[in-house]
Amino acid sequence: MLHVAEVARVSVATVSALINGTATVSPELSQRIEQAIRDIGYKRNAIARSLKMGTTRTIGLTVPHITNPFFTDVVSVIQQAFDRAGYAVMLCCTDEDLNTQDDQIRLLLDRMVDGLIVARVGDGAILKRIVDDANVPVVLLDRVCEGVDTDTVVLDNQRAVFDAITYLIDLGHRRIGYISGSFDISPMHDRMTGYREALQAAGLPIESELVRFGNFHEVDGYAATMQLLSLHDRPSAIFSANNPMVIGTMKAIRDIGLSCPDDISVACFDDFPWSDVFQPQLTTVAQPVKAIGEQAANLLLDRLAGNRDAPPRKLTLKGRLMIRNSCRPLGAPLAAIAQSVSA
Amino acid sequence: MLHVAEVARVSVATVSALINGTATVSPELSQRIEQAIRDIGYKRNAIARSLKMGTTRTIGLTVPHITNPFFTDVVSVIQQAFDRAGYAVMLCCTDEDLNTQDDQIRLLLDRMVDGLIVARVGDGAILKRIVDDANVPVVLLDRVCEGVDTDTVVLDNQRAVFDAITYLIDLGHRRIGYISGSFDISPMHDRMTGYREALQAAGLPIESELVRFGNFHEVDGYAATMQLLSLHDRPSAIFSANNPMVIGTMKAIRDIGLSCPDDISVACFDDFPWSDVFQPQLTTVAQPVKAIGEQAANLLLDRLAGNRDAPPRKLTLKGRLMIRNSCRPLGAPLAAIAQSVSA
DNA sequence: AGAGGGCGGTGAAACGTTTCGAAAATGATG
DNA sequence: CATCATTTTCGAAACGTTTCACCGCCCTCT
Repeated sequence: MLHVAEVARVSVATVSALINGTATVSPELSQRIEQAIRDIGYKRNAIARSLKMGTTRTIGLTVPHITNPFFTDVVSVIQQAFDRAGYAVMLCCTDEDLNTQDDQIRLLLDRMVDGLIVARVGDGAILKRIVDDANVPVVLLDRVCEGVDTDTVVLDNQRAVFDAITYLIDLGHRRIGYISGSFDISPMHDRMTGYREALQAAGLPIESELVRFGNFHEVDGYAATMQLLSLHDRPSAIFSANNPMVIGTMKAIRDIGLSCPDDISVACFDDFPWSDVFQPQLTTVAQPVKAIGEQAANLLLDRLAGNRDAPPRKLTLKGRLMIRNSCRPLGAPLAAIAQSVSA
Repeated sequence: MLHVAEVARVSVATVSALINGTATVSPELSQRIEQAIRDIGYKRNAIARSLKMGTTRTIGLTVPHITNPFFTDVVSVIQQAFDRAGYAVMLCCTDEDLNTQDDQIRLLLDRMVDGLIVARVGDGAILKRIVDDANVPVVLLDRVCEGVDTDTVVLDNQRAVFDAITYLIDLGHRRIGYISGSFDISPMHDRMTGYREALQAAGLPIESELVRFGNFHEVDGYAATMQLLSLHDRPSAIFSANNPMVIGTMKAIRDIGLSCPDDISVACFDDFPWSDVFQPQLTTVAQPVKAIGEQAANLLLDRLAGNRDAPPRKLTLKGRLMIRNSCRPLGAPLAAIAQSVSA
């Protein structure tokens, strides 16, 4: 910029004024400056600008796993929204690890991100402290966080699982296995509540042997399913509370020599683009990923636009049960399944 | 930092020296400074540091689509590698759009990223110019780029498709449909070459009616497949050159009332984690995503570590044909398929 | 003609670091 | 005890912007 100013024979202040349009500069000087900028190939240094302005036009986004299609989709939408608004996005994957998450958030704050979208993991206390210190707006994604009073976008997990389990019960299932993720994040808690309440509403007992926990990965779903299937009185249906784990469930069913839905029905949380084309077509709870991402982005963009001290807003979106053919009516003849599902 | 210096009754230079370990500072002062840092809760401002040092410890990563599982996996690996090395990653999705890509790369360079990993789209000329100006190391991912002479990690696409098509031919297929992505990126070019060469090697004609183009998305695969299936002499097998498009292929097959592999065989590029558990189990060309991501990260980290003027390195990795049950031997009885695939 | 008001332009301070040369303190040596 | 060498500390100048107070200038109005 100094160089441009010299070539155009003006002061740096004038160059800055022209570039930012913060003051009117005469046609002659404007032309000289623009020419100089072209000649030199000058590009404004965003770092210096950030230092002076105290804003980086960059936000931080942390998710547990980027390979989980749910987060992939949400990240994609968020990325697009901020792209449109002229922001860059720094992406971090915490791998469901608390320390990693803290490190990454600190890293982001050191770099003066203007805002943060966090699908938090673990206890919220540390997150709260980190975020209170740095004075940046934070939007919580997918997971609420006790004690951190800030904008939040979540699903009505309890209701969604309630509906799914009720559907299984209506099909005649009485022993329904449930595979949960670790319990320290709110969705897993709420989903479990939905499971229990659906059973209770139907007057069915809650049997702890039918509930297994895993750490969100395929292998965990595999192990949990193996345990469920080796019970003396094995469940007739399994619900997996997360999306990568259901792959493990299907593998376990295959490896043990059973077939879905003939021998065992399966449903799960989170929808896949390919769910309705490969067999069995999984019955799933679809999250409105587009809306979730857009709402999260909007909440943060609104704060960034200056609306700092509005009270925290919490958006709860609804899931949708996508009924396909991976769950069969219990007791009904097998042929009935094909009929009950219309392509 | 000024504040810390005041509280500890030393100069900022000393504080800086202690923090960075660039000079020895006496035990007493060290202790006073550390105490002050703790009391104040001081965190070094990475932006100011970047401005002075000319390095941000941040890299830019642009991919066409984050929802494509191949890129998702690669991004994940790259992210982890740079995380370990203490770098932040700015992620951009170009959506296969040339202008978007250019804007984003400029955005990244303005922000003084230390390096760039790019799965480029479109013509390389603009990319080359942008990158030559800014003097940052660039690694090309997945796609080579004529005229841009820099580190590159790609797959041997030609060979991979050659093997896959040859496999189909060996099964007895003679009319093999091929669905390509847009031709302006190298992998699509090379994959097509693999297709042609496999046909030629088998003495089969190359019929242009069997080749369709799409823009990488599911809908494109759907449309292309519809066209292929409505040919008067329809192909007995279809190969899809990219991963989201094969979903469209399967949907088209379903909607038209056919079945895979009974009526038509399908194979595609890129593997899915669920490929071997849902039916039909897709025969795919698996890319070594982990190796690709790691190699790209290593190449860039090596440059960042100072190895600037080593000649450009080009790494070509091998794909692996994952034979499952979505392709059936032509003419053989259907029952043979199940046997030929061992779980 | 003098006063007041816009407008266009500028110099210099600030943002929070790092770094370099110099100054101060310490220790060793004759 | 003076001198020199070595270690520790510090002041101040950068890095590339933005911004604010100020300064001319020209125009318009009494």
